[in-house]
Amino acid sequence: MKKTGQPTINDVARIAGVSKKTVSRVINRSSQLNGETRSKVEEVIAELGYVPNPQARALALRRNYLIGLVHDNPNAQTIMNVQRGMLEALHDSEFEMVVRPLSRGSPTMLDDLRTFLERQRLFGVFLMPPISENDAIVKLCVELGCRYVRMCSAVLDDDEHMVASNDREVVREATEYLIAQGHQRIGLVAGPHGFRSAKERRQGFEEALAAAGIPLPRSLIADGNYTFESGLVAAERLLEQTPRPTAIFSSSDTMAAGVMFAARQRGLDIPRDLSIIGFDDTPIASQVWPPLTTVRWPSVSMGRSGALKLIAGVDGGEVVPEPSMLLSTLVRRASVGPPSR
Amino acid sequence: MKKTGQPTINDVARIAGVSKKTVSRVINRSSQLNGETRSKVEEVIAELGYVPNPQARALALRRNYLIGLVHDNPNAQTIMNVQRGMLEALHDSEFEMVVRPLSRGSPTMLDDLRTFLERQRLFGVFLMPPISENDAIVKLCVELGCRYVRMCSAVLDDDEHMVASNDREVVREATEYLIAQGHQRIGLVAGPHGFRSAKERRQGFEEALAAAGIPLPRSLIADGNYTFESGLVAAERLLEQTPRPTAIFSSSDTMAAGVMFAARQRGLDIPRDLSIIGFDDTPIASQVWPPLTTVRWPSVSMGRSGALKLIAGVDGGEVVPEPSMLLSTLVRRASVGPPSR
DNA sequence: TTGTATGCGTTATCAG
DNA sequence: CTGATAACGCATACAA
Repeated sequence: MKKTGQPTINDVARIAGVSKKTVSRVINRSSQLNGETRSKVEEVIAELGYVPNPQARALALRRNYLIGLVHDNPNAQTIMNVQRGMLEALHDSEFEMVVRPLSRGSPTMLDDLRTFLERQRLFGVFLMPPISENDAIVKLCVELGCRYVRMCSAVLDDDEHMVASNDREVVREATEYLIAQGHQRIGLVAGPHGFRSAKERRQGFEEALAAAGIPLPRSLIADGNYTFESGLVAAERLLEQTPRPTAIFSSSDTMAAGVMFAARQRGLDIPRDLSIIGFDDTPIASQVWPPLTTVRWPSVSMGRSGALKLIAGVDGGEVVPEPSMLLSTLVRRASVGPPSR
Repeated sequence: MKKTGQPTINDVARIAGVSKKTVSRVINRSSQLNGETRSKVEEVIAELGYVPNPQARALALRRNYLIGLVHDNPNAQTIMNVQRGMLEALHDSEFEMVVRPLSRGSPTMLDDLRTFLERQRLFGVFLMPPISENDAIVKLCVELGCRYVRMCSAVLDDDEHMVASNDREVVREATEYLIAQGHQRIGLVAGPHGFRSAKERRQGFEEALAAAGIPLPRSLIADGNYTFESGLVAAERLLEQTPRPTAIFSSSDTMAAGVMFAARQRGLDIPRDLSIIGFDDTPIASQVWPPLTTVRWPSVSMGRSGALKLIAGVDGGEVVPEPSMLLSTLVRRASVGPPSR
């Protein structure tokens, strides 16, 4: 007698006239099965609308059908994008997504994650930067037998464990665009220390200037931490110099918004007095005035691709390899123009 | 012999020299327990670092220690805020958060949710608007024995099942502020039909104008759907009129950004030519130029409070009642001034 | 107050 | 290829 509305594997077995194990084999696509038996069972399964109980499965397999999104990311919009991509990928699967914020400042971070992974027995985790750059965390995943995919701004792992973007190249391209417009004094608002993305973007910036033979005094580089306020402060430092930079590349859109804010406060017109390029293409980029020229970072695709990597080959289905390198592109809007001086 | 590193209830029972059931009673804070036995067991539990296995528990209880965040919300930032609040509340608990987007347009929405709830056996769900306003969904939760809390812009349920904000009142206050500045032609960018928030905010707006004896021609109300583009289009409709409105209340910040954009395109200065008030206090509000006067919607607190309601009294702990009504407040920044004409 | 037997729905083992 | 039986780890009746 069933108490819940759900049919169980026993119901299927009974009605199909086979054992539980046989039903289990059908579900898990065991290769050693009589075709006739299989189709009979499949028929009953379809008829009953039977679906295996995730809780029981989790207990028996010691592994949950849950994909974790682990992050300690300053950018809410990026988290949402990744989340959306992952959810798209997981939508037609038997997996659910659980979100787990971590604070990389905390000394208990690693223990927190260990406890989480050990207890929840996650099937896999998607690691967002900068956590994805932490080798101790990756090691922990390996130790606990938890699949993982790292989201990163450079090649940090093999294809199976990574979705990366070409930050350095695209920033070089963006900077070249600025140079092509005639800019010679170009400032950089860099990302926070310890973030690989910050490093890559900075290197792309430096490479472009070096290739064009444009000097880059230390005074034209201001540190930020991807927040609006940090962009504002950095821009103030950059803009109080004489001569002023005629263009600024900001390593994130949010900071670029801060740069625009600072420029306005000084009565500077964009792009006449100052050209600006950001990075991310978050909604704010197209919603500020003037619309911000920026780099479109494929965060949604990275989430989707990463989640697909995580669950690849679970259902015995064939594994279609997901791309490990997603390309960013320069989006030209209105915040860049030739220098007026 | 243990295969995994985790100690089980059997280990605790064996070492403490009691039965599994006794350990189970200690864990679940059964009142009928010898104090001595209890402390002995608790000692062993602490020593072993034992924590009950969620998967086994889920199977036995037919209920998972998972809290769902169910949404179909156009505003990514609000989702993040709610998520953050919920995560804060769940942080010290044994619950995890799983995110589940739904598309209210889809005919299978209800079935999707049913399947999700039946299969995952969620402990409870937090329903974001506009899904939270759907009675069929609430009914489904009740039917499936899944706790729920609705996030809403008006009193839609009893305290136990709701976290609400006082949208109407605060919008009335915001509009009065506009009136106090001397504005007489005030436009409204309304939210989408079918959203209770849109209705409440509109009513607050209308009440303030009516109380001040200011007429509100239909032409001063433009429909939006909470997106930037819709705000832009709505503002164009409003601003092409003669005489132009000298102020606009926008039912969301994102739309307000669209209004600002439209104003700029027409060469209008804010707030000299046009005053604007938004709603939400999303990051963009303080990052645009000029900073947007807006209503601070306590979305983080609503998420936190809602999650706490959901897990209230689980551990046998005393239930500290969470507030069901969170107040929004007007944040005065630079996008409002007296009319220049 | 405590213990024993049994169920929860699956998968794994090892026979047949 | 298939099936009986034993895990998986915890909770609930029902005894003691």
